[in-house]
This record gives sequence, structure tokens and C-alpha cells, in this order.
Amino acid sequence: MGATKTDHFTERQNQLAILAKAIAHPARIAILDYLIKVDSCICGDIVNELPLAQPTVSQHLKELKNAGLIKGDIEGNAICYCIDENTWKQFQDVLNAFFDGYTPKTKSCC
Amino acid sequence: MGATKTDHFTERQNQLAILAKAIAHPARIAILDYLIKVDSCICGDIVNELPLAQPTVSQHLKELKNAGLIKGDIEGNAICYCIDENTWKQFQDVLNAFFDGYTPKTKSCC
DNA sequence: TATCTTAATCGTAATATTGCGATTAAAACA
DNA sequence: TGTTTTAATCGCAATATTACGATTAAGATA
Repeated sequence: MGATKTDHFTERQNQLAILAKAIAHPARIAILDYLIKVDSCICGDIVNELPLAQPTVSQHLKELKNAGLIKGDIEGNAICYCIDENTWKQFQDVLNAFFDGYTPKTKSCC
Repeated sequence: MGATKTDHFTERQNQLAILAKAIAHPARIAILDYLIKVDSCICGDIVNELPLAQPTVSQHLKELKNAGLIKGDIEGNAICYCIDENTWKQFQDVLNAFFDGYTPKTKSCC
């Protein structure tokens, strides 16, 4: 036990959960916040911006990359990171579709 | 180690992460899907709808309740569940604010 | 009261996540 | 070439999550 029973749920349910998990950590939110704030690509100084050790930051960056939310290009001996515009929009759409799916009912009992 | 270093991040970053974590599991998405689908409160049959044992479902329901996304009222010896309209909207707003915060830049380098 | 039904809780096992020191890989530079 | 810089990876420890059998709690019902 302990592992999520992925195959019992729909593809959409799993995908939504995976997307949510990608941003389900304050460090990853902080990374995205920073990428948004600096208004362009970042080559290097992400570690200095976060209260975490370099390997830990690297791991969070990897997860964001796996989720497709950010891209990384090698730029000299640094790496240039930025938000992946397409996935970002797609993510936003999937989430909006989910939340818009609910409309409050008058026959609510609780 | 192993525990998230919550106190090093802003309140907003932590809150966003907690909200995302609440829906970061396919079973919880499935529960919310079902609550949305049936168009009213559910008194009982949630366990039958999910491919998980009763204690597991109960645990997921508890997490959704903790996040504030659903409400539960005692109704005889069953319990009546439904989506919490206010938190739902609030959650949607917080997420939208986050995603809308990003606007693609022309000076993107990757 | 005794029994049934429903859902929470307890206890525990399996697995995943988080965090970091140490090391490695690769490019820049002296 | 040797050194420095930057970021990934390895290996491990601490903690969190997921799942479920067994039990419990509380109201319904016979």
C-alpha cells in the first residue's frame, strides 16, 4: 500500500492531480513567483532567492520541468530558466474547466 | 529533514501550496467530480462510487473538509456532503490570481 | 434492549516527498 | 592544463502520504 491507485481513476482525474501536485509546495510557488517577477529568463540566481540548499532547489526545478511548467536552456555554464507559456495556459484552462464545472445549487442541504 | 520548511515562505505561498495539495490526488478529484455531478448533497453513497476502501475514502473526505472545499452535516445515521460554495470561489480566485500574474514576454530567451 | 447501518478513528505497512552534504559534470577562465 | 563556477546527481535520513483491516461511535430499527 502507500502508493496512489492511479489506474482506478480517469486520465483526466490523474492529470489534474499531477498538475496540482506540481504547485503543491511553497518552494515551487516561490520559484514560479520569481520567474514571473523578473519578467524575463533567469540565468543563475534562483538558488540565492530561496531559503533552501542548492540540491533541494535543483530538485524542485526538476519537478517543475517534468510538469512542463518551466523550460531550461543551457547558457554558458549557467542555465536559463523561464515559464513555459503553452503549458501555463493549458494548466490554467484545465483548472478553470474543473472549477467552472461547479455551479451552486439552491437545493443544497448543508 | 523531510518536512516542508513552511516558515521560510510567505503566507500566500504556503496557502496556495496547501490549496493545491488538497486537490493533488485523483481520489479527491473524483470525490469533487461526483459531488458536482449529482447536483445536490450526497448522503451516503460516496464510498460505492470510488475504487477505494471505506477508511481511505473517509480520510480523503477529511482532507477536503480540512481544506474547506466540502462541508458535511449529520443526517440521521448517514452524513450529507456537499461542496462549500464560498471556499470553492475563493480557491478559484486565488488560483486565477496566480495564473493571471504571468504574461508572456517577448524577451523570452528559451 | 439487541441488532443493524453508516462513517470516523486507530494502528500499521508500503511508498513518496523533502532536504541536504558530498560528489560529479561541464563550461568558463586564468 | 589547472582552477573556478554553476547546476545536476547520488545517497541517505527525516517526515508525509496513501491505503486498508480492525475497531469504535452513534443513530436507526427491529
